[in-house]
Amino acid sequence: MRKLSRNFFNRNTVLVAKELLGKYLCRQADDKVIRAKITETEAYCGQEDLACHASKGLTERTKVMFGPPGRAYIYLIYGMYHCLNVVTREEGCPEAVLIRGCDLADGPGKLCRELKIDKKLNGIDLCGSKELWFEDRGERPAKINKGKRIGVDYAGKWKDKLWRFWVDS
DNA sequence: AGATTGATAAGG
DNA sequence: CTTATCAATCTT
Repeated sequence: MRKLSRNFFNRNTVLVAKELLGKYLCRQADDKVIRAKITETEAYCGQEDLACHASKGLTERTKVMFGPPGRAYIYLIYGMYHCLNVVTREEGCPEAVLIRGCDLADGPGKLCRELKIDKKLNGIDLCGSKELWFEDRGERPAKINKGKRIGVDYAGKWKDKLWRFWVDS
């Protein structure tokens, strides 16, 4: 069992998205620790990627993505669901991996509800927090599937990028 | 297929 | 200030 450190996230975003599969997302809340195995991720790569929120530039909402790697980018979507992302690459390079699903819940909204994740955790350091972190428990997925990202039809030529990854359940 | 829901970014 | 849009989900 090994906690994922900052240098794990300070790398190519698509690579990090793939390697996060099979890792565990750990959440401490209400004196209990929840461990969820990650089964689905998506990569969002910088200002050029029109599907990435950071394509609009540095704003109040996206500034976490411009910060150092290993931090949590959490936001509210459709007024009711939270989505959890991990910032990758060095400071100033706005890229992130969306955690889309785990063994306890499928879908980013349900995942955050299950793990009690909301905007209060936006921007926290996942490498130094006792509330939310990642663990490598030595498990490696046998097979990684890849496909187009979901819900990004507005993103022009970027919508067909094969930047969604998942493992069979 | 339709309803839900509120933060966010952009425009006046 | 107003308005359109949205990395989703549940119900029909």
